[in-house]
Amino acid sequence: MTAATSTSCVSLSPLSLFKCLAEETRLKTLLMLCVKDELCVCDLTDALNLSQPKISRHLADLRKCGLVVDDRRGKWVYYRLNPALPAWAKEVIHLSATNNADYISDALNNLKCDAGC
Amino acid sequence: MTAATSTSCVSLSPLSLFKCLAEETRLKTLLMLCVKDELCVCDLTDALNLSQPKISRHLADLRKCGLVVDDRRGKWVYYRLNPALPAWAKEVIHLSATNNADYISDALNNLKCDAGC
DNA sequence: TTGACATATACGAAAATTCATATACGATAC
DNA sequence: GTATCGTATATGAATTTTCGTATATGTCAA
Repeated sequence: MTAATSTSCVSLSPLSLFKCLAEETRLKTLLMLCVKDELCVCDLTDALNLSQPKISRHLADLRKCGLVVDDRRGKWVYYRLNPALPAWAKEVIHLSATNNADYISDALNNLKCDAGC
Repeated sequence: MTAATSTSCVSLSPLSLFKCLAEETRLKTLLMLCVKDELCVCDLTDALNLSQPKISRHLADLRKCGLVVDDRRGKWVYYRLNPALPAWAKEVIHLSATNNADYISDALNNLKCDAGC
């Protein structure tokens, strides 16, 4: 068991997971976090070219379901996939990201390079 | 490459897949088909205790997205997972079924035993 | 052909989701 | 303190999804 998968303790119904994944902004956000590890709100507004309240609202949805965790550092709030997700949920997200690289490639290209490129 | 995974030729966006999985009736139907291989409409109305038009409407959605295929035999129409689904999509469905057995256990128990129990 | 049965679709109403806009909150700089 | 910047939330409107009901289609048996 690796450190990255050691703390799976969030309860998550399959229906909740898939409802979160069933909207373009949330899906792209999750797939990007799967690739980029950590992104702040302004990274996402740039990458997806969407309004700040729209991004924020969807991030709140993801937070409420336990899919992501936030970390405020100064004025910025950074988001990442919740490491405590059940393994099967992580696998679902990872499979989707790996096998649909073109679905998020434009967004990834729009990231400013200080976002960990 | 096994026979079961040999013909992956359906195009399926991750968003379409997750929209299909984001509703209870469709999700349970897909997870049951992952376990049971083949079920007819009346099996599903019994198992999920839902009206026939409701089941039929959701099956039509799944058909339109290419997630399931139908096979009429006499008066009955049998549904199964589309064997031509991309491998990653099959894995997503399979992972979800395997790791959430309790989510469909009641429905499976409601199946009449001539449905392949 | 008629009737019975299994399944599919049409239609409008109800419910849920999403959105733009305005505004509130939290942190830093001055 | 005040101003500014990054982020969060509230509100009501617009859109999308879901549903119950009625009805249509397809198959078989008599």
